[in-house]
Amino acid sequence: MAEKSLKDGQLTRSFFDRSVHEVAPDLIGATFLVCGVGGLIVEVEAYHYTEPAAHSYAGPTVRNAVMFGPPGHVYVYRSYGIHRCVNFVCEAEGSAGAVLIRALMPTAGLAAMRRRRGINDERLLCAGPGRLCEALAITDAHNGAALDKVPFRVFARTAPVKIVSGPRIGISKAVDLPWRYGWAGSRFLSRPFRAATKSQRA
DNA sequence: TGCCCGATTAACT
DNA sequence: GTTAATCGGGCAA
Repeated sequence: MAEKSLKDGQLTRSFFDRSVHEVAPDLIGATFLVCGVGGLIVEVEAYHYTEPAAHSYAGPTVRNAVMFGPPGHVYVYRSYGIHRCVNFVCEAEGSAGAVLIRALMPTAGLAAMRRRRGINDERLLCAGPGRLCEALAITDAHNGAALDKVPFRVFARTAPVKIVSGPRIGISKAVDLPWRYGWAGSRFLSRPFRAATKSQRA
């Protein structure tokens, strides 16, 4: 990871000014905090405007405008009219790429997350994009905010991590692209990755 | 304008 | 295994 993409361990804009395919795996093991509440990123998915599963595929709209803006900002959207999902915008302005944050290992502000989620099970606090946003109190008001400014803090991982990849979840287009990345063996994943040692299905 | 669908989740049978 | 909750975008009319 380039030195200049860090400041006091926090990721700066240049970290996100790269392809989603470089940024996505580099985010596994990074720390994501909102008002000091959050944890280690264990699962993400990459989306790019050249591919039909991305919100930006059909061009800019009011909802996805942030994806077409500068990198290092958050794109928050409403899913199924109910939940919210948070993405980190990547690449050069106008390229409309983003990394969906799908799951965290909770490390900070456990009490606040349990209160917001209404459950005690640590494993389920942030295991899914909608659950994660509820636990971290991410709302539509955060859409377009910069990741290097309050209330956000993102720190680079401090130790090597074993990363696995596979098909993205919950989409019907471009289902074969292996653009989902995860922390191998983590119990905080929204869903397990298929074991690489098992026999592959044709 | 109306209809269908979706980067989801929780509560069902 | 199935389904409801709930709303913006895309497309047909």
